[in-house]
Amino acid sequence: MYQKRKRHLEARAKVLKAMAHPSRLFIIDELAHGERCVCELTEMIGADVSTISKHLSVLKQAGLVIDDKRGNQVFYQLRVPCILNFFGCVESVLESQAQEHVDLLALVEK
Amino acid sequence: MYQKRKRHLEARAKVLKAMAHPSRLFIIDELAHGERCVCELTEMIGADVSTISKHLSVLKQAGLVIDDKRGNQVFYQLRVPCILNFFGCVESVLESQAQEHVDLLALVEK
DNA sequence: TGCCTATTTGGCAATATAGCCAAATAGGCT
DNA sequence: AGCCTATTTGGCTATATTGCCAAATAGGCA
Repeated sequence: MYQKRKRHLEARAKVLKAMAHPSRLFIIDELAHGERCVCELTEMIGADVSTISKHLSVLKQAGLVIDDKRGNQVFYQLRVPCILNFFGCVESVLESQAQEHVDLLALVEK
Repeated sequence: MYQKRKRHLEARAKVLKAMAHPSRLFIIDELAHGERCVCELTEMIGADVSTISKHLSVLKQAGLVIDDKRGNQVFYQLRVPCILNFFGCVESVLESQAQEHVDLLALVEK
């Protein structure tokens, strides 16, 4: 039942895991507007370059971005724009949670 | 730039992280077909009940499922069906990766 | 009450992830 | 060649995640 699909589910999980980090989500969002080089992303996020480079490597391994070396810098771009559609759904999760939180608070205050 | 959105991106990341595990993806897929109790999911996945219970707790914390206790068992159901739409996109990532892999192999064989 | 089943929680060991620094690699320029 | 910038890689520590077992909790039923 599960064992049969395990391999496939692991592959799916890898893609999701690659997205499941605030810096990497930022990068995805940023790349949605166009390609960016490592130095630009590093500047925007404000972490060590090596950290950003590793995040980009995770995204690349997962098949979410592709890189293009030009001169001495490397530009990354989104390979699968459809992942952006997903964020709307994630937002609705967050919103309904927020709403529930408000409801709970209201309940407590009565 | 990033700091301003960090909180929000962390919230998004939490939802994605909750999905990013093969067993939890299986559960989501299964719940797409209707509610299931912990014992059913445990049976299907073949891990310890406590492990499944913790997976369900992760999904619940993330706002992805809701639980409903009836008698001495607890039924879980999907709270946000839109996440299912996302899998099509994840599949396309996997497929294009597979295709690239084939291309690379072909290249090596020449 | 006592027992059985279903589920959750605590705790532990193994493994994975994140982020930094330092060092290696690569391209451009003088 | 020598130097500078951009990027990646190795290595380390801190932290988080996973999965099991054992124990706690809760409901149903004799």
